[in-house]
Amino acid sequence: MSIATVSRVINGSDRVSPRTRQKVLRVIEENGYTPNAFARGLGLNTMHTIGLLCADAADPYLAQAVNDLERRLRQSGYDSLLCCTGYEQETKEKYLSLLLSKRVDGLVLVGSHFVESEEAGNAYIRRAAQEVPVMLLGGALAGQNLYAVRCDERAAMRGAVRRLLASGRQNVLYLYNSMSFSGRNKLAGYREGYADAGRSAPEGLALMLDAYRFDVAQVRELLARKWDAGARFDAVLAADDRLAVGAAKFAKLRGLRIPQDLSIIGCNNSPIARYCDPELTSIDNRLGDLCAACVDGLMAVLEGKPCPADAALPAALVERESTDLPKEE
Amino acid sequence: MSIATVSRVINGSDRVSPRTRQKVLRVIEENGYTPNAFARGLGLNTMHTIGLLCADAADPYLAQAVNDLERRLRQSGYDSLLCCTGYEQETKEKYLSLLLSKRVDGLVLVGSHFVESEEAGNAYIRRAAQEVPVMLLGGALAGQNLYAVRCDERAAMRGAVRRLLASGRQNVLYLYNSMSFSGRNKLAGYREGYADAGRSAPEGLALMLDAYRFDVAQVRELLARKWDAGARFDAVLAADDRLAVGAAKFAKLRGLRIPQDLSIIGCNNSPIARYCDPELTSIDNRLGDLCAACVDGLMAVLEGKPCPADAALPAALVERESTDLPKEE
DNA sequence: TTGTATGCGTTATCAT
DNA sequence: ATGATAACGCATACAA
Repeated sequence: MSIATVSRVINGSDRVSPRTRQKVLRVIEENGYTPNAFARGLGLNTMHTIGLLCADAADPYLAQAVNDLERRLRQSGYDSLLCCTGYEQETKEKYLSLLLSKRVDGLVLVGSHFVESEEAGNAYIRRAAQEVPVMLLGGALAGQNLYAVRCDERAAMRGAVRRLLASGRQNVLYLYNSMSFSGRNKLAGYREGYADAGRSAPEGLALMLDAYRFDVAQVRELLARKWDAGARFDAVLAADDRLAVGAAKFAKLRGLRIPQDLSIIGCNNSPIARYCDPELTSIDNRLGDLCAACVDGLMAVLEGKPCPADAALPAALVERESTDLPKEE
Repeated sequence: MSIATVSRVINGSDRVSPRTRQKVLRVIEENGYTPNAFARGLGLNTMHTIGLLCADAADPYLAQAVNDLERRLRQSGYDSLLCCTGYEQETKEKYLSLLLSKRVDGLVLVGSHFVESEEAGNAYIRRAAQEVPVMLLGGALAGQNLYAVRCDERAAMRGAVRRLLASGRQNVLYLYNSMSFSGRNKLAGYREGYADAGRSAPEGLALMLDAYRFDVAQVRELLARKWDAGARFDAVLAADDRLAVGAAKFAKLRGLRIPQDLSIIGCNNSPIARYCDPELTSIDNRLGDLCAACVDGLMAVLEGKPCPADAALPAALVERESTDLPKEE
């Protein structure tokens, strides 16, 4: 009963007789032996670990993604090394290298906050992709060993605006708080929706809230200020459900009825949409499907199989009480 | 320039001349050398990793804890291996051993769902504590190498009931969905609050929702059924903010005014309390402080310093629009 | 089928 | 201050 035989038993090699296998198994059981993961990692050059980077794991949307990813990865036999980077570029870069130095087998960048609009800001991601496969969940960046899984939020926003306008709404206010990859796309979609109707987006109705972790009260006040300054809008399209909640709070503050006086559409279809009163219509970016595609893709890459470089899934509009849209053809 | 010297430079040993140090540093820089974390782990028998177990990282409360813990641990030089176990005992046990086999330096059990009421169900935690220090965040279990950091929710619930009764409320309905350590304590606190007023908790007004991941609509319907069956209550105390949101939805459904006809108090003081309309009064269990104490305690244990076995912090009641309580002495 | 011996890349111990 | 060398515990190629 040598060390090699034990190793073979543990790794399920078939080059061991049933009798020896039983004997080894028994001894292992009796002594409660557990193989040393570090030694194993050293020899095999992997500990079956994936690095999960996300700006803020307390954000309800990102948290759901992290939860889903972790479960799927574990089912595929991988551990998840979590790293909450925050929104600062420097920190993101630092922590990315840190995870890399821990010899993870792959990286998932959760959320679109990692892809910058200027190419220079993405150099660190490309550098990482030289060492391990990098999956972008919600962002997109073309490059060797870089894979994107995302939702076509641009088309979703475009369609939402189109439907609001078709239902007779005149002025759709757009509310956002981030110019991440996803943020830029959504804003573009908003403008395209207006273009589809032969109009251009109304001046001054695209409002950016300058904070990642904001308070609903902030949003309410922002809209109230705008309203009191004379701006008029009969619909709010928000890049995030929490922003949409703020819009609902604003409506209540100024005595506007939802959806009669003000239609509201949020984005992410998070549980928050149901907590709000009235319940919010929201764009569902099908996070579960995205996570599944992300993990499947990563596993494919790790096994040397092909994986699409940029998978964009269509979104769906989940209609609730904050809109009254006519059926679409 | 031998391998040993390089190691010394990397680990900042002072037994290396400034000249050699510079030379080594330069070569490292030029070749982009990164020490192999596995080999290091094998030699030092640690990779500075803490296992984070939580039932559901998508739960807003747990997500906030995970986010906070990860950041603090990283600041202390530790990586976080996340594991979302779900609520089933068998899975929790399986994943706990899995993390242990990865040779983590310590474990944090996030949330009170890991401590069972029958002692037998906690054997796996004690077993784990024989290998590495185990911190319980939100639960409590006495034992060697076991440390608890939690909030005195029992006293908080008791105080909340007392204040509701003192304000003239007659029948406080208690809404919960878990008999975890925390759940049991909260329920006991509810009963004690009634006892303080010389009454016993009204029959049939402690309602358990039999689901971890529930829908606000479920809560609304549960209360509506109860109400329609003749049950009367003028206050709802909920073990979770989401349950409280359901109570608010119920009030709207049956035309009850908040707080005049129905006072509502939630628990966890999560962002959800602000999303709700009206904004919810909620018990703040000071999660940030708990996480800080948890990480500080764990670091202390790992450094061989003393750490309290059971730290219970007081909660605070954050009053918002869903209650109208008189000032307390 | 089983055992022996080597390598994985560090850190630490001991010489020099 | 620096270099040589032995662990660390596993997997694996090779020998038997």
